[in-house]
Formats: sequence, C-alpha cells, structure tokens
Amino acid sequence: MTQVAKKVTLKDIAEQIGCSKAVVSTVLNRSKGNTGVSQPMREKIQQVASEMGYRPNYSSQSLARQKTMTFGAFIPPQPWGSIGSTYESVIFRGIEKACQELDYDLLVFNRFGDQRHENCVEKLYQRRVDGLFLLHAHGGSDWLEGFLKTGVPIVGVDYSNPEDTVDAVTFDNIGAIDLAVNHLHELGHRRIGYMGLCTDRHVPDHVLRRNAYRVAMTSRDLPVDEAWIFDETKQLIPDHVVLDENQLSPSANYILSLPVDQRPTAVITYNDKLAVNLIQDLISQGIEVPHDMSVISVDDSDICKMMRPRITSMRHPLEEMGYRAGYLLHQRTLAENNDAKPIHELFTSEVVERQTTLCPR
Amino acid sequence: MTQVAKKVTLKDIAEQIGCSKAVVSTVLNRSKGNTGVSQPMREKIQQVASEMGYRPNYSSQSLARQKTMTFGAFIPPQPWGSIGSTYESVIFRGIEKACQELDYDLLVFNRFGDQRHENCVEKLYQRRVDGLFLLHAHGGSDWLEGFLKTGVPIVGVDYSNPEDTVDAVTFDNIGAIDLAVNHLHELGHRRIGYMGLCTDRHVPDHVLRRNAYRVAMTSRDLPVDEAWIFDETKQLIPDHVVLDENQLSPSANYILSLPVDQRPTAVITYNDKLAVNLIQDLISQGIEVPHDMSVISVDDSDICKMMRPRITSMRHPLEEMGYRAGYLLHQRTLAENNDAKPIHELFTSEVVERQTTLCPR
DNA sequence: CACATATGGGCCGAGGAGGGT
DNA sequence: GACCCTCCTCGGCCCATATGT
Repeated sequence: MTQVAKKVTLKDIAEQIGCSKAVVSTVLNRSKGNTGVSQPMREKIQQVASEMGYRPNYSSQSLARQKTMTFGAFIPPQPWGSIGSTYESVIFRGIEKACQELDYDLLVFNRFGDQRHENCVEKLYQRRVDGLFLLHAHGGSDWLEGFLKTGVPIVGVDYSNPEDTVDAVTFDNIGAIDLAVNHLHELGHRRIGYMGLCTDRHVPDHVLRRNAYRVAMTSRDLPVDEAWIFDETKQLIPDHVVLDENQLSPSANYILSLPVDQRPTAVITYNDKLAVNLIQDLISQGIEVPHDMSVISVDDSDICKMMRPRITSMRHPLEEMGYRAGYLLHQRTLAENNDAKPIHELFTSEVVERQTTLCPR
Repeated sequence: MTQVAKKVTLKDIAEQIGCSKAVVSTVLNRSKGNTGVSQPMREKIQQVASEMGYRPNYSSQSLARQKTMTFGAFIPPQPWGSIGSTYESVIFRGIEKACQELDYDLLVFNRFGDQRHENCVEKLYQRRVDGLFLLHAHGGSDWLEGFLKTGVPIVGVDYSNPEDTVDAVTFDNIGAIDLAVNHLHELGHRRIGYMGLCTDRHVPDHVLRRNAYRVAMTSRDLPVDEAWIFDETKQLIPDHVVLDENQLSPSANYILSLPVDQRPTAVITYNDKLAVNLIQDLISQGIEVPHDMSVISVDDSDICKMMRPRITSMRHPLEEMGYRAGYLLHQRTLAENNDAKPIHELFTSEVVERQTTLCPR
C-alpha cells in the first residue's frame, strides 16, 4: 500500500485543465510572470491542484529562484564540549524561531566538531545555503577569511572580538562581569575574587572576563589582591591532562590553601561548571556557601537551577541573540550590495540571584 | 573588495576549452553520460576548472539527480524539555557522524517544538529531504500516518513501541531496568523501590519502566511493596502545576513520610532529574546517600557526573543508535521498492556505577 | 566492425519576459 | 487593460548520435 504517489508537476495540472504552465505557476506559487488571472481560472487551478495533490518541487524552485531558502549554522570545533551543548541549544532556539518566521530552513554544519570548516566553505560555494550563522567563534580566527571569500552572507552569534568585516551579535562580557561585581559589592563584599581557567589555550572570553573583573573592581575603589585571582598563572593545567575525579577541584584546592583571613569573601567564576565544582568541594570541606563564601557564576545554564544551593549566575540573552541574528542574516540576504557597513550588536546580561550569594559574615 | 565571484558553470568551462558540457560534467561530477574521456582532455578540464574556481551548483544537481542529499531530523514537541536537550545532542552526534560519512547534510525540523508536524510533512512532499529521522516519538501517535503517506523513508530513533510500519532504533527499556534491579540486588538490596513521574499525561517510557521494575523484582523473588512505588497514583501533579522550588521534591517528601522501617533501602528513579532532586533533598534531611539509601537513575546525562555524590545511572548507547539510524535510513534511500520489512533494532543499556549505590547497612 | 572519444540537445520542474487576442 | 500563451532560463545529467582510428 506504499503508493509512492507519482509526483504531480505544474505541467500535469496545466494539461489536465488545458491551460499553460505559466498561469498555473502564477496561481500556485505566486510567480510574477503573469499579472492577472481570472477568478474562475484561479479557482479551477486551485481545485485541480488540491485534487491532484500538487506540491512545488523544492530543488526546482531553488534553481529557478536562485535561492535555497536555507540557512546554515556552523559551530567551530570546541575542545571544552560538555556543558556547551545546552548553551548552544538556547542560541539555536532563537535562530530557529526567526527562521520559522522568515520561512527559512536550518542546516546544521559540524554540530560536534568532527567536520572541518573547509567542508562547510565548499557548501557555501555550492550555494547550498543562502546565509550562514557562525556560532561562538572569536575574532582573529585564521579561517574566517575562507568563509567571507565565498560571498555568502554571514552573521556571527556569540562572536567575541568581531572584526570589522562581519556582522555579529554578542553579549556584553565586560558589562556582565561589572554587574556581577556590582551585585556582590551591593551585598557588602569588598574582598571579591575571580576563579578562571587554567588551560594553556588562549580563551578570549576568559581573558576578557578577567580583565573586566579588574576594571570593575578598581572603578569601585575595591582592592584587587592577586591572591584572589586563580588562573593559569597560578596553576597551569594543559588540556590533555585529565584530573582525578576524586580530588578536589583546582580552584577549591587553591582557596583552601589560602590562610583563612586572606581569603576572599566572594568569588566570581568564569563559568557554571567551575562554580559547580567549587561549591560542592567547599561544602565538602566545611566551608558553607553562601554563608562563609558567596559564589556567582557566569552563563546560567540549567545546572544552576538544579544544584542545591541553587547557583546565582549571570544570564545572557542567548535566545534573543539568536533570534536577532536570524533577522540580520535575512537582511543581508535581501540586500543588493553587501557593501553596507557590518553591524555589531551588543546584548546585556543580567544577574539571576539564587542561593549562593549573601552578605558577608 | 567583496567580489561576489561570478558563478562558474559547466558551460563556461566548456566554452573556455572549446569542448562540450557533457565531457566536463563527466570529468568533474562523475556523471555517467559518457564512458571514456582521454587523459589529456581530463587533465585540461580539471586544470581549467580549478583555475576558474568551478563548484557544482547544489540546486541544479538536486534537480537533475532527483536527490537532495539531505536528511531531516524531526523532534516532536515535548512538554518536559530541559534536560532533554543534552539527551538529544548525543543522538544527534551519532546521526551526524553517519551523515558525514555518507555525505548527507542534516536539516533540523522543529528543534524546539514550535513548528507543527504538518509543516514538516509539507517539506517531505516537496522532496526537500531524502529521508527523515524521527526522534523519540512513540508508537500510536496519530500523526505518524501523515509522515508515512509522503513515501519518504523514515527511521525512528529512540522510538518506543514502534509500529510495524516504520524502521526504528531503540534502546531496551525493559532490559535497562532489569540491569538496574540486578545491580542493586547484587549489592545485597532486597527492598528496592521505583520513583516515577506524577504527571497526568501518558508517558510510555514511564509505564514501560514501572512495569519492567515489577517484572524484574518478581523474577528475582524480591518483594514488591506498593508503598515503595511512587508515581501519579500516589500523588497526581498535573503538568500545569509549578512546584515551589523551596519545598522538598514530591518523591523525597513521600519517602520521608514512610515510617523508617518501612522504607526501601534503594530506589530506581525514572530519570536523572528525579534522582538529582531526590538525592539532594534526602541529604538535606539527614538521610545519607548512598549509606542510608542507594539511588540509581536512568539516562546518565551529564549531570550525573557533576553531582556530588556522583550518580550511578543507566547509560543508553544513544550515539551508536543515532549512527546506526543514519545507515538504516541510507539503506532505505537506496532501495528500489520500500516494501522490505521494517527493521527494529534494540540496543542494550549498561550500568555506570558511581557513588550513589552501595550495599545496604 | 569494434572501440575510444566527443557532441548535441532534451530533460529535471519551476520562473518570468514578451507577445497576442 | 484584462487575460492567457509561447518560449527561454536556471545548471547539471545523460541518452542518442556522430567522428576518427
């Protein structure tokens, strides 16, 4: 009973009715070849099309219209993985919402980093997509040029340090850290630390956030004790090193190594994962969170809600960013000349106060 | 400097060289129109194509070959969301790996459930994709018929209770629960409970797992005390009800309500999220996990590794399932007649022992 | 005559310019 | 001007048909 319904084409309908393909095309697919079609003819065509189960052929339409009505989404290979997946999911939700509204489909390139970017570039040359979302890449990447040369419109999403040659939608990293410091400061903290990454790779966001932390502190006349900053300068952990799961996390270890009276009363962590490990380790060592130490993390992934105590975190408007990126890309697609100045939009993050921040003892 | 490189076609190359399009097509895109092309001609064509930067046009190839070299992935709307995202990500990784190997692209339909399935069905009729992955749907859905009628090959992934009309790749729910019971039994537990969902919706997996629990218990001559089973029959919580985050979770509450000597010594939870809440609440109420009570969850999402104590859980081979589904779909695509009997493949889950299961006191 | 090699032109299924009543 | 038709285009695929050796 699997009657692979013989595909019905415009020609079939035209023959059935006894008119030309052009009229049928005009009525069914709003093609602009013809201006006016009489009401009776219009209805007749619609009726027959419906009876025969006509559907426009996608490939054919793409060829004729020189448009695939598809956007691609490219995610560069990431060594960090794990928590990233939900992070991207939220951006995706926004992108998809926009795409649905604009009637674009979404092609996933390299969702998990196995595919090299050269493959993606080839797809662009083949005009497989009308535009491309570039997810959390960062400025200065050597391969960006390859994408741009294809002439296919590109919008970066969560693209830190965007160069002047590409549209980008980003959240305000510096502002986020400033708000975090502000939150702790308002609670009465003055001894505020920053727990960052220990990797030997260059992670732009880490550098950005650490600098932003220093600026936010000094702009409030708060002291910055180098002992409150934990990062690769304190303990370098190359990416290939696998930490023993039964040991305390490096950041917890570090804080515990500080004399009690020299510890910060609150810390900002580079991301949620660091916060999760830190908090659990501190609690296991008898340091109460938030009573003995406040912790605020950055990114506000699902895990912040699931942990007890629930983690105070900086939430970025990732979904809005993705949504906005969709419309920006659509704009570029419509534009005749793509010489228009690249657009950089900055989104503001917010504090989501939960249970890991409190006034100091 | 945005020279939107004039697209180079077969015709351009043919004119440049002074030969016909057909030969060029044979050499560059392996089209079968011609059998033999001389070596000099072959090299000349390749050289010129490379110089001019020729790329086959995707839409045109699709039209001529009647193939889009694209698979779609459809995820039905899910009321539960949240943790599901990482769950699907793992399946996706497998699907993508297969697609990359087979040179198919992946179109995401309805990643977040805003889009209705009718839209997706239309895409199938338009021959936008050569095949479709149907992610964690379940048998008996009223809309499946709509997909099948299009004649486009479909493979269900994580598709419980698959009907006889569709290929499906599933993990063995019943076997997973049996292994979980077995794990606890081997540790010495006899008083084993099951903490399920309290929703008013019909969730096939929940029903399946609860039944499997009963079967696994009786097959080992273990007692099944109805008081050890927590689900919608004990406390019905409609989906629209939002629980107070500051209260204990229903399952923890329930266990605490039992007289100490009537509690199970170990429980299996329907999924990881339930386990996370249960464990944290039990600990907060002075019940040590695993010393006072063992907990094993099902699904083994990332959170199991992040929690302290780390959660023992049942891991499903989701990536392998996705990967396998890719090849199954490809097979269907190649088949002349799709009358071949639908294939149902069952994958086995495994216990990942961590820190929440131990022998009873 | 067989064989290797190359060509012309119709085809896939739609879009659309220009012309005719 | 309202309405409809013919014919060519998009870019690649491939069958049928030449050539030459």
